[in-house]
Formats: sequence, C-alpha cells, structure tokens
Amino acid sequence: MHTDTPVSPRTPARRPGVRAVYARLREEILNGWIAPGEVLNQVHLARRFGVSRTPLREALRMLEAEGLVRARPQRRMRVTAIQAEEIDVLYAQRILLESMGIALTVPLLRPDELRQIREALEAMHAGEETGDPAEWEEPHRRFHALLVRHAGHPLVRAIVDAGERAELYRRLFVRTDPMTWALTRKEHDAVLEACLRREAEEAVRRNARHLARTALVLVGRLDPELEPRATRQALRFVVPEGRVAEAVP
Amino acid sequence: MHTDTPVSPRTPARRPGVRAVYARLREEILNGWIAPGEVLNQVHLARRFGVSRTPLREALRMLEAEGLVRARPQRRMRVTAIQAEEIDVLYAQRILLESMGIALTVPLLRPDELRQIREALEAMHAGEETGDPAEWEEPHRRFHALLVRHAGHPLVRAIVDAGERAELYRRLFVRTDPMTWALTRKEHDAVLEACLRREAEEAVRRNARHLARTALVLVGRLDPELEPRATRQALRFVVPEGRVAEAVP
DNA sequence: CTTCTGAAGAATGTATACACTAGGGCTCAC
DNA sequence: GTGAGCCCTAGTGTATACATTCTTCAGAAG
Repeated sequence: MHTDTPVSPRTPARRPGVRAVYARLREEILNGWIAPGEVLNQVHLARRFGVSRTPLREALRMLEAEGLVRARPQRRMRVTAIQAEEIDVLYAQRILLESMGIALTVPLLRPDELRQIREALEAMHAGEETGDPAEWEEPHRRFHALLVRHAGHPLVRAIVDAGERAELYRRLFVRTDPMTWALTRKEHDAVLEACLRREAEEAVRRNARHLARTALVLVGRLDPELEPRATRQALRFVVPEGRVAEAVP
Repeated sequence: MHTDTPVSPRTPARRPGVRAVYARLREEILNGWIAPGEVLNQVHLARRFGVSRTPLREALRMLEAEGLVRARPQRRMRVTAIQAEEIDVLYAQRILLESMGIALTVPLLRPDELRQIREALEAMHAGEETGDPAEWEEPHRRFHALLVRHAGHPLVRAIVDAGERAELYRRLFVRTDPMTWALTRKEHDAVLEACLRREAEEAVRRNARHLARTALVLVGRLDPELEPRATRQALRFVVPEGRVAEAVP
C-alpha cells in the first residue's frame, strides 16, 4: 500500500488511558505505597502518570466507587482510612465467600490442580526464608485463588476483590513475628491436607478459622474495644454447632 | 451595598455535580428506566442532565466500578446485561449477608422496632391491593432494611447495595402472578413471626429460603440449563444439615 | 440477495481553560 | 506567646476544543 498511512506517527506505545491509570493507582494503594488517609493531589498524580486531570479523575471516581478512596465535594480526595468495624465486615464477607468457593471447588479438583496447590504452598515456604514479603505474597495469593478455582467466574472475581482489599490491611497492620508465621504456615498446610482427603467441609472450616484468626488480630490492633460480631457470626455459619468454641482461640 | 457584587450572576440553584448525576443515573438503571444492554450515549445523557460530558463520564465510571455499567475502550458504554451465573452469585451473597445481618439484629430488636417491621408488612399488603408495584416496593425495602438494623453500618450498606441490585432483576424478569404473590406474602409473614418469637436462627432460615426461591426462579428464567450452585451452597451454610431438602422446593 | 468496501458522520478519549473554593500562612491585636 | 481574621495560592469542578476511533450506510462486486 503506497498511500501514506503513517503506521504510528508518534507514541507507538499505547497511551496510558483511564484503565491503565486506574490499575496503577489501585495497585499503589493496595500495596500500601500510598498510605491510608493520605491526600491524593490530582495535579501531582496527573503529572506523575503523564496524563491530564480528566482521565485521572475518572480513575479516582472508580476507586471511590470501589471504596478505596474517599471523596467529599470540593475537598481533596484521600485514600480510605478504614475503620475497625469495616475490617470486621470485610473479613466476614471474605469468610463467607471463600467458604462458598472452596465448597464448590474441592469436589472438582483434579490431581494436577492439587499438585499446583501444593506447589504454591512450597513456594510460600521458600519465600518465607528469603525474608522478602513480596516473595511470599505472590504464591499466597495463588494458593487462595487455586482453592476457589471452580467456583465460577463471577464468584472468583468477588473473592479476589475482597481478598486484595483485606490483604492490604493485613500487610499494613500485622507485623508477622516468627511465631505467627509458623501458625499461619500450619493453618495453610491443614487446608491443603483436607483438600487432599477430598473433605470439602473440613477444608472450608480450616480456611475460615484461618481467616477469622487474622481478622481478630487485625480488629484487635485497630480498636481493642470493638467486638468483631460479623466475623464471629460468619464463622458460626460455616463451622457447625459445637465447634465454634474451639474454632477461635 | 452599592458595590456591584452580583449576588448570584447565574444558576442560583446548585448545579448538578457528579454526585447528583451519579445518583440520578443509578436510580434510572436500578428502576429499569434504562434497560440492561442499552447503550449510554454520553452526549445525549449530558444534555439531558444539563451538564457537560466531563462530570457525566465521572459518574459513568463510578457506575462501571460498581458493575452497573459495562465499558470497553473506545466503545459505547452499556447498562450491564447480567448473566444467569451472576444472578446466582448475587443472590448467594445476598443470602449470606442478610443472614449475618438478621442473626446480629434479631436479639437486639426492641418492641417498637418489631412494631415497625409489622407496619412495613402491613403497608406491603396494602400496596399489593393497589396493583401499583411502587406502592409495594417501598415498604418491602423497608421491611428487609429493618431486619438488619443492628448489624452495624458497613454491613447494612453492603446488604442494601446487594439488595438494590438484585431487586432490579427480580422486577425485570419475574412477573408476579397472584399465586407467587401469595407465597411471597406467606414467607415474609413467617420471617416476622420468627422475629417476634426471638428465634433469630429460624428467622435467618426463613429469610434465606425466601431469597433462594426467588433466585431459583430468576436463574431458571434467564438460563434453564444453569445449576445455581452458589445459591444452593449459600443456603447449605445457613440452613442446618438435614433441612436443606425441605428448604427449596 | 448477500457480502464486502469505503467514506461520512457520530461518539469517545484527552487536554486545556477558567471559575470558584478551601485552607494555610501571615499579620495584627491582645 | 497566642488566638482571630484576612488574603493569597493551590486545588478542585466543569465546560469546551480537538484528535482519534468506531459505526453505519450507500453502493459495488460476487
């Protein structure tokens, strides 16, 4: 074709666009690069992302609707500073959603998928040694994602969303001392073991207890006065009668 | 004051603003004024709301993040046309969240609040007679909201959000014949009755069954092939073993 | 009659301009 | 020193302009 169709006159790489700005900003918030409560200066952010304020504001609105950012008219937006009660509810939702996902998934797990779960666990253990949190986070996410693989796309999405949010606060507020790490590791191993035995309900219970314990620690840090009612109630739905007492230390 | 300070040169009434546009558009979608799948023309909408495309787009992004609107780059946005599987998950979430809310609320209900619940039910019955759906919807929302009153603000918000979304699809796809209405009425009455007896768990179960039945009808309409796995699993968490069979007809 | 092609028109994505508000620092009185 | 009040700048909210991309429809080819 001889017609002068400029293949790519300039910016051969695609420009950022709202989606990209949204994704980057979201990651920065979820990784804790931008601390909860911090102000989000539109001018600075726009410059930093190499974009004008128009698409930036759209990305911010998406994050606002998602609850990651709080906006009041005429005031500067801030990264959401979560309340203890919201942590309680967030973890309660997570317990319920993941339990549903695991219950639907375990009966359908094929041998190679079980192997993948084991591999994720081993990668976590290896990551533990390095001392670099990121090395551990990735397989940890993978582990939880694999457990709900066959739950159906919309449910998986809801679970991952809730998980990402929760992980932010876990990373920010619970300093993982060696004892806690050992406990966490034991809990994960126990979940896998139940999966291997094809005991979906037992896997659900163990995972729920694991999450509930984290929630209790987290809520305790943020507001020792607050009773985590939602988390306790969620656990009661998932763990059968008579076992609730033993469920949470 | 002789200095020519124009008190209000133009638009003395407050201009719409993003929040207002968002709220109005959201309501139009949730009320079904704009049908699922319908395209959202930014120019037309902006004109209709008396606003430029800039704030309109921000409102649309919020709705997108919320899942009410689907956007693909460079393509026109559309009101989300939900899939049967998403209905399944949505109702499953609703069952879990409302169950949690009711379990937390019923023990704390004061006599005057119980009276309010009864009054909401009576208003529903009255609205039924008129034949005007709106007359019934409002007290119906009030009824469900009262049942989770003491669940704590963040949980109430999550419940209301899920409820609003679900109600859209119920209104759109289930034509309420007299027999269904009678059944619905019986179910609501049964929930109230359990509340009056302070039997939180029984109220939870009855409400969950009510929601599950609606979900099964809805999923059946949208895709008769699809097995509503999530809803069934959610019900299993809330309804104790051995009662599942009787729970859903 | 159906399917492809191309070009005009329509709609989206982003940048910029500008009006208005919030809030931070400064002065000044005490 | 300390607090109240004012002013000025930084920052937000919206409108408009323009480049780019999609959509649609008329007309040609099969």
